[in-house]
Amino acid sequence: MTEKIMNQKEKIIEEAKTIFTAHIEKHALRKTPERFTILEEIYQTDGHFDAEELYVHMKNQNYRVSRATVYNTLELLVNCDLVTKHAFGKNMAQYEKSYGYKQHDHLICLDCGKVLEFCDPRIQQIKSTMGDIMEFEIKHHSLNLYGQCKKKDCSNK
Amino acid sequence: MTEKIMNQKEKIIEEAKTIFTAHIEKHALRKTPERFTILEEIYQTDGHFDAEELYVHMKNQNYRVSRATVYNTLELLVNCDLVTKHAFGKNMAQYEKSYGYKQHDHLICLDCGKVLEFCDPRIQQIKSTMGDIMEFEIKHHSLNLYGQCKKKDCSNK
DNA sequence: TTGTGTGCAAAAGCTTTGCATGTTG
DNA sequence: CAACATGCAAAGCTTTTGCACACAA
Repeated sequence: MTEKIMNQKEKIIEEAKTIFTAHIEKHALRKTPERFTILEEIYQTDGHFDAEELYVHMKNQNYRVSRATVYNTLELLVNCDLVTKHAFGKNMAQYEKSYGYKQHDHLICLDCGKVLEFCDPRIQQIKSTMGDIMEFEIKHHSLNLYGQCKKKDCSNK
Repeated sequence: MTEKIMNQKEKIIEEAKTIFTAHIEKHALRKTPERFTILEEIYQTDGHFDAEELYVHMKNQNYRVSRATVYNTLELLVNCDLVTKHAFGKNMAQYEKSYGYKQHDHLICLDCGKVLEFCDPRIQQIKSTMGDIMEFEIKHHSLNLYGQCKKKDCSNK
């Protein structure tokens, strides 16, 4: 069972690497070990993270990387849609892997800052309608709902 | 005609001041001239702006204000829903007045960075549905569509 | 008068850049 | 071997904070 999940994750990682390689070749960039290591780190982990967390996480595993390379690589990964960049709060961008993961939006708790995910097909309809009306080719979107959890077990910071 | 528009704008400003005054009194804050001057500046102007633009704009008119007060006051205005805070790009928060102005979302051009506004009632339905399902009391939302203008007059940066 | 709010400048926090070195193609 | 990528640290930018003074209440 766990084995199957691992295999599934490994498979996703391999496919992500293929996509990344294609992007690198298409743009005549270099296949450096750092870039692929960072991609792997991101896809080994679940959930949202920021650049500093990724940097520290890699440092803790004794990888030799710099913040500059982390930021550089994150931008490349965002460009080829392997990673999504969010701005839930005001400062500090948050990222998450996006290949092999269903489309979703976010619900942010105003009390504890927790980020939940949800899906609603109507967002696709809005994108389609607005793209037509405004004569835009919509590439992506960002929908965040902010509110307070009604359950009493919310940490309420 | 212009006169009527001016009167309309003046009326909105007066109402906004009333709301701000109520908020200040409720929270036992002080009615400083700076706070009301900033509110007025914001409501005299249309469109989106960032903190620095507002600061420079006020400096150019020889108002004696500091960045600290601009940020402080913007936060107060966001708290009483007179101003909305956005994060269209990665850095630098953008603001816009929100009283007396219809609810709307944003369409951002990936080529020139222009921000357009649109309305779609389905977003209200999504908020309502998701609030129920996730047991959240949704306070507000942020929906941004990112895309490229199909018209050829787009500045395309 | 009493303490909150302000201006100013310095500090803080996230991200980018410059430079010398290392490595890919 | 030529150009691009990296590591490191310094710089850049937006936002926050500390301090002394000003001024609402």
